[in-house]
Amino acid sequence: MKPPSGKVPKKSATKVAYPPLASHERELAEYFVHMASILGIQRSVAEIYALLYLSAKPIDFDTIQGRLMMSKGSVSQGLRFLRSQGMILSTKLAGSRREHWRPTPSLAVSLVNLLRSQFLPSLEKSKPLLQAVLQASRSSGVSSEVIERITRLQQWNSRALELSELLLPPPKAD
Amino acid sequence: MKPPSGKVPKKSATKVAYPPLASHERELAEYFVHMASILGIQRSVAEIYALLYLSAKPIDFDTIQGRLMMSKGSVSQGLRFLRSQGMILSTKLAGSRREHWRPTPSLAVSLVNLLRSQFLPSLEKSKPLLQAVLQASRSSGVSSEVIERITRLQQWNSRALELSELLLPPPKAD
DNA sequence: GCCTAGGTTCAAAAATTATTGAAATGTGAA
DNA sequence: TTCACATTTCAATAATTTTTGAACCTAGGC
Repeated sequence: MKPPSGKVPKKSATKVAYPPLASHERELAEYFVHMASILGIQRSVAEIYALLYLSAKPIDFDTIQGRLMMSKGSVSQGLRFLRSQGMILSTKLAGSRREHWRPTPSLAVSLVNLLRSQFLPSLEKSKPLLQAVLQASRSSGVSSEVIERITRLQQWNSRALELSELLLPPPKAD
Repeated sequence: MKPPSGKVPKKSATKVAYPPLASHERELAEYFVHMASILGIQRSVAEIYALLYLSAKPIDFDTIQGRLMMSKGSVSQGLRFLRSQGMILSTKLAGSRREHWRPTPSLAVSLVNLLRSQFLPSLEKSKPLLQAVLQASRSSGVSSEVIERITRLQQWNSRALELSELLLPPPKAD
């Protein structure tokens, strides 16, 4: 469970035993997994983020893989996603090209990025689609009540789009 | 495409041909499917709702099944879900126990119900979980920076919970 | 009180989505 | 320039989710 006393040897044999998750780590991972699943974000991604979130020090690729017992492919994909959402940052320690990852300081910004990237594309794609549906409905003698329903839908979509765009320009800082 | 002029025969042969979806119906279905998938709601449910949404008249079980070319099981489950979310209402026409379905008048209420039912349980489940994580972290010498992160997370969770509960008591009417 | 139209259930099959890991890539230290 | 380390890629596989449909209920018309 504990690393050997003193310094952890840097160049030990190829197989290093990584400590399994502590209970608080497992539980926080469950929390993130749970929340993430609502937004359609996969388990492995949430687990990686949880691990970084609970670590005072940035963590490298192999440690993530080892502690989460996850394939290289999943770690790579997971880090890519988190990076693309601006949710993690890397530092390169001197004299090695290995990257070390930590969560970006502002959870708020991360969340907004996440929400935006999940919803905005749908809202945007829908704008012309709804327009077309309305058009088609008008020309094909659909009852006025239904026309009204579609119009209401369109209004909702527009409003949601406006709201998203209001949150859009991420001020880059916390 | 069109029903035979005059009244539709009520007791025709067991196999009735239902008209396939018109293009505006297919497109609106795509819209709902798209939005629903963000919230983890399944395709068949979204398709049923779209069909009802575009119909001036309430629609019965068999017509839904026929027009969407969907199994009985899926129609039954889909209607159950929509019912449970208060998103559809039924009317029973006199002299038949067949139910006819239409969307509830307020899309707004439906959406709020939907969001609430997706998010609230997670937020509630998380409250004690986060508390426990914090507890465990405190007692197991985790760095103060990480403790702070967890605390921030807890605050977010609480705020989200409050916000949800603010929207909670559904006033039943529009 | 029957009996069947109208609908539900749920185990199995199909479809979809996530994960794995061996091979490919490309990069920075020596 | 070289080459081994660090990471990415992606086809194959595993896991999960959704759909199907035949068997099963059951309320209500007769």
